Amino acid sequence: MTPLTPARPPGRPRSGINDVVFAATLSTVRELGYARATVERIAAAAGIAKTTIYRRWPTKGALIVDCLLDAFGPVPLEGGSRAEIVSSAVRWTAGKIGEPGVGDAFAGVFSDGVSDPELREILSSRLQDPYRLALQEALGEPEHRVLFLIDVVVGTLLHRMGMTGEPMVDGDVDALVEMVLPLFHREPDSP
Amino acid sequence: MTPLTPARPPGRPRSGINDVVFAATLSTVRELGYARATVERIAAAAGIAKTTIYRRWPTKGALIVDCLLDAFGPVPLEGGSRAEIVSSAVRWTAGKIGEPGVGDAFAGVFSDGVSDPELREILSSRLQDPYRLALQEALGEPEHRVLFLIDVVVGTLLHRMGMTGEPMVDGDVDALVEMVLPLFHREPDSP
DNA sequence: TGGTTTCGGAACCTAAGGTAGCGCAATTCG
DNA sequence: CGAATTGCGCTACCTTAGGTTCCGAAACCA
Repeated sequence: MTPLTPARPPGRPRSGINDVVFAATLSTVRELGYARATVERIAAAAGIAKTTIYRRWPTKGALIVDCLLDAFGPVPLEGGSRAEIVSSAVRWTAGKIGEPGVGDAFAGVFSDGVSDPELREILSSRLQDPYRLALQEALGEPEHRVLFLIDVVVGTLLHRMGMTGEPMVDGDVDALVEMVLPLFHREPDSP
Repeated sequence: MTPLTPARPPGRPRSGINDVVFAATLSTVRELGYARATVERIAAAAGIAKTTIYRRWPTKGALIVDCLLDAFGPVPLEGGSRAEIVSSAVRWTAGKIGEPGVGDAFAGVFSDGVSDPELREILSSRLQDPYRLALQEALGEPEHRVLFLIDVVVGTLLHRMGMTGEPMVDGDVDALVEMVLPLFHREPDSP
């Protein structure tokens, strides 16, 4: 029998530094901004060597995406009605992007992806697709309508963050929720 | 009398290469993407020296912003009703961002601004403010509501462009127009 | 003890934004 | 015409940052 999880691969095991690196990444981005948060500075803040980071993540973009995945976690979709699901998802997104360092890191890695197709693929498949699929499932909506919702919500929040350097205030998040709710007022599967 | 426009300052006059540089910028961005459209390559495509570009624009970001201002031109606001004004402005924005090279350059310079406060100031004051003021005037709306509209429209279009590499298709632009129109259905000055 | 993998560290490569200085060209002013 | 002034092309250079290479040492397994 070949065990599904071999007890442990040979060689020195990896030390549990992912959490330390993620924390160091966010705090460095928060203090210095995305561009000045170099891999070398992040490694120094985490107390490890730069080569150790490149042994685990192929590029800076991949590191940021994993850091964002860790910071976001799963989207809460416990609302009863579709309106409640959309509303809570939008507010959750705004809250996460408003957390210190998260919005900067998100906007920065998104920016890098503009002219880097490989990073764009990582962003799309690892970061956007899981949330898109969860929303499609919860709302019973086709892919292109959920993609449109994500474009509107994330695009608006990142544009505000990018132009002002500050997250969107609660009053405008309320307006954003009210604006997107009519997109999903019609029940898609009702007889 | 001191003439308002002195005939000509002493010294060798600047050659009229701005248009050539703008064209070279857009075509280089279109062919290579934003990050690989280096100032050196843009200068080569324009047939001039890199130092000549830096003699006229202090940074690459300032060059891109001027190039975008040239590409966009004034926003058409001839619509009769507020709904027509908003609708035409949104479609005009989507069309411009969809032009070859323009969307890439816009998304790229916006991305750079995320971690560059000076560039963000240039973007805000030179690119966003003129259009914001024209819209405030045409719609009779306060600053924060027009800023919200710009965040939604530009943010959504850039997010689509950044995630897919392609401009938004007409059907989704229609949905974007329908989504933002209710924001301005109430007349602000009616008795 | 030997095999295997990881870590830290230093040196290095490349690309790109941006600068400095020189010689020359074009134009205005006296 | 000549002098001063300004723009252009060119070369070389500086700095930062992403990413790689290589080596010795550490940690784990058999």
